[in-house]
Amino acid sequence: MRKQNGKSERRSGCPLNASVEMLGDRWSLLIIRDMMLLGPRTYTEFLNSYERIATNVLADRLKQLEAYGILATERDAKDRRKQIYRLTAKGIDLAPVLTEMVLWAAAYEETENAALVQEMRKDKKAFLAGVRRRGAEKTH
Amino acid sequence: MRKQNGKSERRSGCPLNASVEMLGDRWSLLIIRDMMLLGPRTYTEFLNSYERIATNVLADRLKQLEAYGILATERDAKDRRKQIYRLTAKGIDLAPVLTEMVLWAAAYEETENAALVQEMRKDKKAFLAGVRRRGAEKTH
DNA sequence: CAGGATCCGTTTCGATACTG
DNA sequence: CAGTATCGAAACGGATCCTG
Repeated sequence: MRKQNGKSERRSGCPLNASVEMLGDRWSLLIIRDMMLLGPRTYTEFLNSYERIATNVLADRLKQLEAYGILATERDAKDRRKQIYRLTAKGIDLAPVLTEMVLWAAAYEETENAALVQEMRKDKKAFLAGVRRRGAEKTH
Repeated sequence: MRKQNGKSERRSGCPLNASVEMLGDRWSLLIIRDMMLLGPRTYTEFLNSYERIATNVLADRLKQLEAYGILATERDAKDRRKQIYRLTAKGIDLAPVLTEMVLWAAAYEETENAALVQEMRKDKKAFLAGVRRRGAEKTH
């Protein structure tokens, strides 16, 4: 488990000091993005999504995201061996953050999957609805 | 300097793969937040803002953010020893991302500086204008 | 004194081997 | 399949030193 690093910041009047622990992490963001765009995932699907994530790091981040209440786990009803990771309501509410990140990145950094970006830009609410719908999927 | 880690992700159809390098970093986010809320800053001001940032890490992040075009440096006209770090237009355009982060954090994690959060929630455009105004300040 | 660079002990990461 | 254990490499936090 990662260092929990309780009191890191001196500045007290500023928001975000606590949550930056979770949002300021490369892998956590990618995990959240994948669940938003693709719906509930399994451990192995995450593992195959990123070239350079180690199994222990993935396990650590999933555990941490669950502890934060951003995702929840359940067993696949059909295949009891499989475990499904799914965004909670709290996790789904991160969609606007990810949306703004993607729009910024699209404007300045990259143009990958321009169609999706276009959809997000044109109608943020429709995109958010899509995230909610995928979050509610039984399986994928 | 931090590892630049060229090709980290396998998934090609998803946006955000590149920019997560910059946005998925704890200190970068805090540096950007400080400049948005407080205007242009000096190295020493950043250093005093966070209890646990090391001088080499701060220097590294400032260098990296400058390389990304998110901030720019200039010398203080009055005190030539001082160097001022200021958000560029590209950096200012990150305001929506930070705004959504703060609103999410306020809803679920913390309630620090509720007045500011209230302002952001009520009128995002006014808050963005404030960021722009602070960004244009001559000194602070 | 402001803005770092350098060294050093500790923590985290990435890779891989292994296990319930 | 879903992780845990281990280990070398990289990054980090802290202190100190350097330079204008």
